[in-house]
Amino acid sequence: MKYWLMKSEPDCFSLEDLINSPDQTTPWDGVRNYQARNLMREEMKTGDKVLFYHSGKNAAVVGLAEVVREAYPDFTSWDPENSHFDSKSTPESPRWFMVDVKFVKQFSNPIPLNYLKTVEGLEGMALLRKGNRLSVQPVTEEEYAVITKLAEEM
DNA sequence: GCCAACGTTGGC
DNA sequence: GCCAACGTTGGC
Repeated sequence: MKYWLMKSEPDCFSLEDLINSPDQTTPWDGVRNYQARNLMREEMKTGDKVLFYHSGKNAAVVGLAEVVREAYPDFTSWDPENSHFDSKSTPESPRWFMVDVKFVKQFSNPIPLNYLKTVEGLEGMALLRKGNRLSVQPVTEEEYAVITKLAEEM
């Protein structure tokens, strides 16, 4: 069992959008970063736990999700109409992959990024490292435990 | 294979 | 809106 943090711009795809998705499940499409792709393709397994993070204004961990389908080709990558189209990716030779994630929980009080920075035990968290832009990040079991506990207390 | 230029992300 | 950090591209 592994733990992850997945970022999304709420204007693009928010936790509310996930809740309103069919079966409260969505393909995590549009990732066009090799490091993030490799994590999804090689590391993410069904049942892994996901912290759902909103970037931008009011950046915060807003809830929990779960991996329900392991990596498969991101079909938006060969759709010329799609904003994440990549001419080098084809159905025969897909370059980009995605997983499906399912809604688990919405925190009654999101945990803001600037609060996370003050929490003991999260000093080493990838999210808090300066300049980190990775949209799919590994989270340690300890970090996950600290954050989910915080969410219950807030 | 190096590196400058450029584009994007994302916090502030 | 600014800008630091980082990834990608392309000339050499």
